[in-house]
Amino acid sequence: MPALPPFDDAAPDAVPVQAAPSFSPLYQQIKGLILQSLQAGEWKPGEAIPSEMDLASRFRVSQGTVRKAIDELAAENLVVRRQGKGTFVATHAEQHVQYRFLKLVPDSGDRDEEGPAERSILECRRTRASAEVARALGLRTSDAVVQVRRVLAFAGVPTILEDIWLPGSAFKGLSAEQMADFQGPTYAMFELEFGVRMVRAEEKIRAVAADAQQAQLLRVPTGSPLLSVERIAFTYNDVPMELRRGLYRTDNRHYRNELS
Amino acid sequence: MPALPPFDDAAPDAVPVQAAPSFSPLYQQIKGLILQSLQAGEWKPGEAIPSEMDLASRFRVSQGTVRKAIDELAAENLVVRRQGKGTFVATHAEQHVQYRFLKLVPDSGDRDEEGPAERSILECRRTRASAEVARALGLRTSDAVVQVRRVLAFAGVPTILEDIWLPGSAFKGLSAEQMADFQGPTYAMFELEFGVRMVRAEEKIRAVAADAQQAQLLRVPTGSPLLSVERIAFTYNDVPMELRRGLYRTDNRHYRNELS
DNA sequence: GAGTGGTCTAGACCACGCG
DNA sequence: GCGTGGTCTAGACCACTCA
Repeated sequence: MPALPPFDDAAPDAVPVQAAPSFSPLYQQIKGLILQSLQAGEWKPGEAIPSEMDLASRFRVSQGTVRKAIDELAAENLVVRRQGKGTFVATHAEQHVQYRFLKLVPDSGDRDEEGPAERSILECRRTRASAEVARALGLRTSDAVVQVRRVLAFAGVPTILEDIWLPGSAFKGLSAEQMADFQGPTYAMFELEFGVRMVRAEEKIRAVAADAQQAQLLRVPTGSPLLSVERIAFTYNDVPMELRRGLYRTDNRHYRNELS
Repeated sequence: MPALPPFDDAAPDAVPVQAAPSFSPLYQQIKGLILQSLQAGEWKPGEAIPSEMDLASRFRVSQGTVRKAIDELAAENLVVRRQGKGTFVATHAEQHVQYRFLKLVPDSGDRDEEGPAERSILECRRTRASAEVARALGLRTSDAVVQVRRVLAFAGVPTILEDIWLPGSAFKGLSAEQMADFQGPTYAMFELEFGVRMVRAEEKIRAVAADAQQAQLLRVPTGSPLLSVERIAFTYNDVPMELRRGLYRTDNRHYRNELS
């Protein structure tokens, strides 16, 4: 049968398992190829990707091999399977878990049925990357960045004060109006307006004391303990695309984490 | 062939896919059976479980079905696969990732090569569960519990102040000496001495201000911001077996989390 | 009823660890 | 060289969705 042994790079004539220089299992190579298509935007967020059988014949491998590749993509939340319907490119919009990356929940009642957060954009301007921001985003110092400062409130209570830094090259034209008016998660807006899809993030969490300005914006006494959450969010290929520093009030909410 | 269709509960005579009252895929039933054996202590932490072929013939299913069951157990960290050697019951000891559940890392240098934490046991006594502790541990108010208070220091710097509550029934005879002298993670000691294996945990994280006593124990000024980490750890079947309240200094360390 | 993902099998071969 | 987990295939059937 035409199926390639895992080492074979030079497929005879069909769509080859190409450009896989180093050894890896076939399904990993297939996964890489699907990843390339995702990254290239061949299928948009929310759309279905080709069926397993389609991909199997496209890549000249068995369905089981494609399945294992997709299994891993699904485990990484890059793709969502729906039995009977197909496999879909994951998106921060329409994902029944809104706010996939926000782990701050009300103390009573895990679900957020209190409606979406109210956003106040305090600042949205183009500036130059500090050394620290440049390092986090993989830029050069004084490269262009967009900086946003905002407050999120729940039921009228200001709860989160955030500073966001984005690479200027990828977010040309981002405006305060866009940040304020878009319905749904900010990351969904980034997908729709800028084609930037956040796929993974790392957070560093600390306890800090509110300074005078922070305290005023969050309407707490100066010196109140706040949760400091520094997040770097990545697109495909572990390319950092956002640095975010959040200060969370945790008097009526907590950061919820699962360990296993 | 003898393989059972997924609905068939009444295996003819071999080791049956028994006691699987409601419908579920075969591999889920197999997973459940393996889980029962793990829970019953049929194989001890660190030991190898039977090979996939063994289990396949024991349960009268194909190797692939056993494989999928074990895949899920491995994904849940209940079991560790090692190619060429076998599949082993996960353990908190000898796990190259010491402190699997402790996410506090030094700001510079992710790895803990500073050696293990120095433990000071401040208190270790049997007492009665408060309403709150009882609720967290699924006990009745005033059931027996063991309470431990300790400080963990790194390189001489007191960093973590913890209160731990354990069900008295499962931890009879736990002593301050045991808590202090055991080499390795506390959870490894729980495995060895009490046969209790923590498998999963949930944490609620807040920023709080140190009160006078806490400040003294951690050698920080009163009112300093500290990270409050409340953890409930579970054994098999989501049975809660530990409540732990930690206060972390985050002046030179941070709580590291990965989102995806 | 056609199409999709989900389960299950049986058999082949590969990579690894160890005696 | 044997036994283990890891990969890959081919084909069958099941469960779900939707026209």
